[in-house]
Amino acid sequence: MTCFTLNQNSVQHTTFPTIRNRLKLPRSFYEQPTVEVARQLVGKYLVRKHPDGTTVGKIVETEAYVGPEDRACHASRGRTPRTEVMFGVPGHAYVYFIYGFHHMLNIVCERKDFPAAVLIRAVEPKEGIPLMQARRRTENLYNLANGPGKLCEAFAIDRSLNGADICGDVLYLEDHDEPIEKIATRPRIGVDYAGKWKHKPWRFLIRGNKFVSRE
DNA sequence: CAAGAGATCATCT
DNA sequence: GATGATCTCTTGA
Repeated sequence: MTCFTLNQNSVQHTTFPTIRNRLKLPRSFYEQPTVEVARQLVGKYLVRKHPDGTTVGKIVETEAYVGPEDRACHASRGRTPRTEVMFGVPGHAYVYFIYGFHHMLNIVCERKDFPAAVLIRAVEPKEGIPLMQARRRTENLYNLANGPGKLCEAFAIDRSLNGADICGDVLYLEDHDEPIEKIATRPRIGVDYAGKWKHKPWRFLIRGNKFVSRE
């Protein structure tokens, strides 16, 4: 009589890779409180379609900028042509140019007429890495998108995308149905001028991840 | 490796 | 006219 046994090795060899759903985040996702969106965006995927190719990265670091009271939020200095997008419908991109060099990518959140957005600070490159390397003029995977200016360069994001629908087909976010990661909170970076608001723990990152801008 | 300077321009005063 | 949700390179320990 033949006896079939199942040991650990045979189990490994017959296990299929997990198939995970890829769900484009709907507008309702961005209609939550901004701090909540910032926390939940960590671990989601940023997808950028471009004539030169598609780039994809897993978000590993975000920051929340919340409303007219938040002195670190651009909109705390009023409704101007620049901040207009933040007052608009959630789920749109707020892209601005700063320091004469860099673009920053934000997602408008919460509700119309309440100016708030989440800054995408760093992603872990997943697809289109050669394209990112060419745009960034470096091979180093850890230096492609570990900062808000760097990721905009790697993903070819500039002011032409300001106001773009983040629920469209050019620039959007996906949930890949992966296990939840350990998220840490930190004060936001570069907002020392913001008084008591600079202490808010509104930066979110994957603890120990090597693609964050800093721990 | 920490600290500092320089790059450079849209935006608001 | 000043400044900024940054990055890179240089300097010096």
